[in-house]
Amino acid sequence: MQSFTEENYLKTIYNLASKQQGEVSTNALAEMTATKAASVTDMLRKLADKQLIHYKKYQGVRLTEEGERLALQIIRRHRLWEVFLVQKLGFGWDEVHEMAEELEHIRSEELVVRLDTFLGHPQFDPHGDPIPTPTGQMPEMGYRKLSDAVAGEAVCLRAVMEHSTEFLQHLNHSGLTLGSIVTVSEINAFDKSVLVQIGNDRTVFVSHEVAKNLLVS
Amino acid sequence: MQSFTEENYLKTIYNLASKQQGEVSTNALAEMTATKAASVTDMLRKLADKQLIHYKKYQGVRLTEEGERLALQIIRRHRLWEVFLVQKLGFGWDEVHEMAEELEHIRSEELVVRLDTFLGHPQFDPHGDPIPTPTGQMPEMGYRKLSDAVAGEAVCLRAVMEHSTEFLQHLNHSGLTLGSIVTVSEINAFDKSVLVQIGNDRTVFVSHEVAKNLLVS
DNA sequence: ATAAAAATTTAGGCAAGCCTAAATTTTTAG
DNA sequence: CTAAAAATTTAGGCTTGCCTAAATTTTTAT
Repeated sequence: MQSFTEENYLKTIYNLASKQQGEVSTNALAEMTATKAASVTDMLRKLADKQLIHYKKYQGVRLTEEGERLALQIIRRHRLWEVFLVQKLGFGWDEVHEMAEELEHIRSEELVVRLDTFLGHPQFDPHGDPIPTPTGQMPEMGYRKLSDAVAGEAVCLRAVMEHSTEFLQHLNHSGLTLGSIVTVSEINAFDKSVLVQIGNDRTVFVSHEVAKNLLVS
Repeated sequence: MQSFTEENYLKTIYNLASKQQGEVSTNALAEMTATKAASVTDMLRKLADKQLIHYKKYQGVRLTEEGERLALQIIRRHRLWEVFLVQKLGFGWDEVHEMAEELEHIRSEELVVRLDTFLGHPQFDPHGDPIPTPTGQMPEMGYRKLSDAVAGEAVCLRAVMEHSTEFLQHLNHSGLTLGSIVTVSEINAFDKSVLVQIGNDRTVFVSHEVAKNLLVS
């Protein structure tokens, strides 16, 4: 059985690894867990002892098969709770991250099974992220970033890669919601910002920084 | 802000105090929290420093007004989650205690408000215990113990004072459910066990140990 | 009333997770 | 290629909440 803290490290390693090539660095983990690098090193030694990560000093870290299984279990719980908070309790998608961070650690296999059934076996969380299967498979969606679309393309907004309240409220404000069809009408050659038309309605400005965090298909 | 552990002590002090006269003892707390008396003493000093309890060495402990307010907040959360687990997820009343022990510590005022609304503002948890109001009042029910009923009396089963899986499964087995009307047909003078008829159906044997933990009106 | 028993507290320690400062290794820039 | 910069690890410490053993206080039984 892992501690609350160990679970958070596993989840964070998975999330960082899925956004990059190769091993996850100590510093990246320190930033994500809001701790210092020295603390991360302590924990990595511990997780390596438990065979949950592959770790060589100074060389970064990668989950073992068992570590990945556990990480996906935690991510599954996190995403199911987010669906609950939004669909059943009526929270906004910008309000649920912190609560789900706590709920994901509730220790009961049966609870997850029943919650999943209660929610109707959802495939995606409110941010468009796929929910890992009970057996620990992460569905591969093959989305692209909006920032990689070319002028004239019409794409469907599928997911967001950033879950902060500020970012999501900014999207609310722009009228960008998951499932909308947006057409890229213009790409600024200098700052790579884009103008997109939402459906047949208004056209909004999207900075490159934001477009990089929007997944489309 | 209190730690997970501090919250558990406050809740436990409240629960013990409500079942007895006067101050709560160190030993009683040690038993309930599954720790040793020395550990309890440490925590009592800490809670006293925070003005959450009245504490004089060797003299037991009692919640301050603020301590009671916090305790009732935690108990409210615990009982609302129990309702959720039973009514929405379909767990048995004998399965939910452990999970609610964890869920009660989720830190979000808004979550409690929305959960309460989602559940339809329930008055009682699955064990028949009243749910404290949002403002921190514990409804006074004035129930008696079944063990205090006299022969011939017909009473309604309202609540259980023991939440262990074993106890509740024993009740399931006996067919004793909350809301049933039971008639005391016989009281054994030697061991104080009682025979009760459930509605107009079967008559079951109830030991004094069990009858002491059943609240009726 | 007092000695034994029970309850409680104090003293000193341990593990988990965090920290800072210093040492080490790796990476980068010139 | 090498020196400086950056990243990482080690060393030593802190806090929380727990423990055991010993000391103290309260309660109980004679």
